[in-house]
Formats: sequence, C-alpha cells, structure tokens
Amino acid sequence: MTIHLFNTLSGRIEPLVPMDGATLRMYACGPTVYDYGHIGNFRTFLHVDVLRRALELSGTPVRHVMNITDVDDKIIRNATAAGLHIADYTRRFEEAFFEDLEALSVERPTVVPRATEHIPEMVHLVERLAEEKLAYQTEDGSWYFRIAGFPEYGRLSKKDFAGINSGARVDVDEYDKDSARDFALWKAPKPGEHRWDSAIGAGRPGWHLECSAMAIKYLGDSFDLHAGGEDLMFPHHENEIAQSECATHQTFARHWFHVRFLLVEGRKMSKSEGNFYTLRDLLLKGYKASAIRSLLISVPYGQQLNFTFEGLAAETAALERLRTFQRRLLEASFETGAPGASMLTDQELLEQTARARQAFDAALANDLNTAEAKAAIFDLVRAANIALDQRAVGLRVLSPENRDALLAVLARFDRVFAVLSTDDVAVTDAALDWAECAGRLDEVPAELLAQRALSDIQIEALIEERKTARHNRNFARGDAIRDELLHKGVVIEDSKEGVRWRRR
RNA sequence: GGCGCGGUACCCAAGUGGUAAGGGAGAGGUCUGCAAAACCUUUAUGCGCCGGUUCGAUCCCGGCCCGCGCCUCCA
Repeated sequence: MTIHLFNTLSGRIEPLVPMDGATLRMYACGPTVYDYGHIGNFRTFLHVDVLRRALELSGTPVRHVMNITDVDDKIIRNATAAGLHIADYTRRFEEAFFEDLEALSVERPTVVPRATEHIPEMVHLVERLAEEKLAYQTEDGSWYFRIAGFPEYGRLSKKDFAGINSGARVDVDEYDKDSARDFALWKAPKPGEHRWDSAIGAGRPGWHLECSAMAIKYLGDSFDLHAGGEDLMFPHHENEIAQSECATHQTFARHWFHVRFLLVEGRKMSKSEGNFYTLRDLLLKGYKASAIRSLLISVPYGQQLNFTFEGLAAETAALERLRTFQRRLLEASFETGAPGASMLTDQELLEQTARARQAFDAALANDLNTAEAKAAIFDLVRAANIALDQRAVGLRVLSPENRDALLAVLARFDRVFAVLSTDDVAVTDAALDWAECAGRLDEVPAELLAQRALSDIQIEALIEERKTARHNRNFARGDAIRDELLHKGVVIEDSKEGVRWRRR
C-alpha cells in the first residue's frame, strides 16, 4: 500500500515514497511555546500523527522531526512581563505541550530540537546566504533575505511577486530594507531583550530561520515531506524554501502537507469570539481525550472541520460503540465446535472482514481519507454484530479465526486512529490534578467530580448490593442503585455473563 | 482587490458521469422484570440557485447567491 497525498507544491495528489528508498524523512513545524495548546493546534499535530502512523502501517519507517520554537516576540513579551528568563518561561509550556500530545496519543517525534539550542546552525546559514549575496545587513544590524534574488519565491503559495519586488516601501519602521517583502533572518537586539552574540552580530534569530537550519541538520539538505498548518504556507514555508534552497542549491522538501484550520461553532476560533478552547479546557468540562482526538481527525485534513460540542458528544457515542464491540469480541468464548473448530469458520463474515480491511487501507492511501476509513470499520461492526447476534441464538457458528480476524482489523484501525485503548480516566485525572494546582476546579462539572470521588471498590460494593436486591426481586432498590450510579457517571449493563460496568 | 476552499437529510460528514457511504440524534420494533448493549424499520426522487454539455450530472462547463480561509511571525 502506497500512500498518495496532495502536495501543495505541485497541486496534485502524488505517491509518497522515501527518496532514499528506506526511511521517509519528515519535518513538521512545531509549537511556539508561549501558552497552552488549543484544539486548532492539535488538529494539525493530530493529522501529522495520522500521516506518520499511516506510513508506518504501510511499512514505511518515518524519521519525524518537530521543532520547538522557544524564542519569538510573544515569548519575549510574556517572559518579560512575568519577570522570567525566556527559558524558564517556555519550559513549562513545552512540558505541558508534550503532556497534551501524550493525552491525545500522539507518537512522539523522532527528534524534537529547540530553536535556542541551534543558534550556531542558524548563524551559519545566514553566513552562507551572505556569501550568495542573498542576505544583507541593515543599519541597525538586522539581516534580511533578498527575495528578488530567488525567482521561485511564491511558487508554494501560488503568489506572484514579480511586480512587488522593486521600489515598494510600505513599512516605515523597516525603511532600510531593499524591498518590503524581504524577511528578517536575524533581528538586531532591542534594549533589555535576550540576545545572542555571534559572528553576524548580536541579536536573535528570525522565525523562519530555525526551521531551515534544524531541518537541514536533522534531515539533510533535501528531504521527503514538510508539514504544517495552512497558515504557515505563506510566508513561513515560502521563506523556508527561499533561504534553504539558496543556501544548499537543492530542493528543500519535495512534498508539502498543509492541514486546514478548524472552525468552532461555525466560526474561526479566536479569543475575542469567545470560542477558543485549549485541550485542557475540554478535559475539565469532562470530555474524553479519545473522543477529542477522534473528532479532530474525523474530517480529512484538507477540509475545514467544524468543531461543535454536539459533534464531540456524537463522537463520544460512536467511540463507545466501537469499544463495546471490541469488548464483545474479547469476552465471547468461541470454543463452540470443539474438535475441528476451524471448520466452523463463517466464511461470509471472514470475507466481509477482509473487505473491510482493504477498504480501510484504500481510504487512508487515498489522500488520508479518514472519514471513509472509519466508515469501512463501522460497516464491519454492523455486519459482525449481526453475526454475533445470530450466533447467540444458535443461527450461526463463529470460530476463533473469525474473532481473531475481526480483532486484527480493529487493531489495524487503532494503529492509525489510536482511540480505542486510551486511558481516558487517567488523562482526565491528570487534568483535574492540574486544575487543582491552577485553581480551576470551580469550572469542573459536578458529575465529573462525583465520579472521581467514587472508587472502583465503592462501585463494586453498590453493584453487589444491587445484585442481592434483584435476587430478592426487590427491583425498586436495584433500580435506585443503578440510577444513583448513572448519576455519578457509571453505566451498568446486565447480561447473561453477569453485570458489567464502566465509567461514562 | 489577489489566490484558494466549501455549500449533501435534524446535526456532523464521505462520495461517484448512471441514479446518494458512515456516525450521531429522533420515531417505531425485537430482546429485557425494567433498563443498557445489540439488531431491524424509518428520516434526501434529493446533493445552494439558474443555464449548458451528455442517452444520462449531485459529480463536467458557465453564471449567480451564500459561507469560510490565506494575503498581517495565528496550527
């Protein structure tokens, strides 16, 4: 299975295969660690994770590099306001970011370089560009890239800069740039600002420079794929291409992958709109990490996703159905026919299982169509549930082979979607612990706190009491216990195999 | 203004030149002491509007309306 993926650069869907024939080298723009990550950030990182997992599932090893931007204007501003060194300020948000990624079951990138630990590499890149006469220094000591020297500029974002390069003087603060579009490689220090001394003068790196320097260092002058949010296409990625290719004289990244922004309740997410949510905001409202992940990847990366709480509730229910099905498979005993049980394999279901697997793979290979891939799984779930129902009343015989094939497809699904085995309770507990420290427990719904206060032992004691009551045909008491538990977020199911419970 | 994307049932959403996946929700039913879970039936002669191409268009072309994104170091 070869993944085919839309390439922003060519505007076409193209097969994605490692240029070295072995490992796919991929660079993804990481976070600027000045605050907690919001769901928009995570939609992008989640789709990059899906891409990586799909590649790995298809047998292609991935070397995944993701930078941490730990110096920029906002960081300097906020750290100064907090009276902290920028490293102390950024480190806690960096840690929080990785906690969040883990909560969302995102595989950790192979290499996670920090911008501030690669200043020499960046300075060297500026020097190379200066040799090429494409970097120049202005009176204040800043360095800029001369885009007029790179005719390809604008190719990625499909912009035509031919008429803009000469004579445009727009920004009065940057009057000494050759062209208004020229971008900063290195910024001269302002008084009191964190600065690095270097061969090209004191100052700090421009934003775009870190990605070029670190991508080249960890992936080489030329590599397979570069990913990021759609907003980064211009100017960030355009600038990366310009400065990298002018320095190395090689194609920087062959394939460009951009994830579209999400909408929240139909509008762009923003603090001023009041529809801005961090992952932690949602966890504190009681939503499950797995459901958040599932919703954020449910709409293919190239489409806008409209994030709504109604949608999140729907996703939670859908996920519960998958888990219930998986549990049903695991709990059912298939030792039906004893000798020669394999002869009792239901061929029709086995074929349906194989077809679902193929449909799942094909959907992912087709530009990561996660919606279609998931539909293939649900089709199979229904077919298998029917078979299991029929088996329960003796109309059908299923073998361990059937069960194993079904479980294998679910496992395959979960290797990419990673939503079935998440320990949601542990993630929520960790979020609540954090909320306690951050003084945000007041926004947590009562049901969630009640559920947390209820231990497994207490739940099982109540279930035992209910069992006795029911045995004595005291259904009123039994139902009261069930209602009480439900109110505290615990769902009870009676079945022939006994009572089952789970936290909602 | 430039570049780009989208408008599919109550909600979310996939999709194909040949007559509409999937999920959630609602209603009815089977099962159950009652529930839950699961399953069945049901909810778009219809895919923003108007033309055109075609034997045939939701899917191709043109126009229009509406929504959205980027063009400002926001993923």
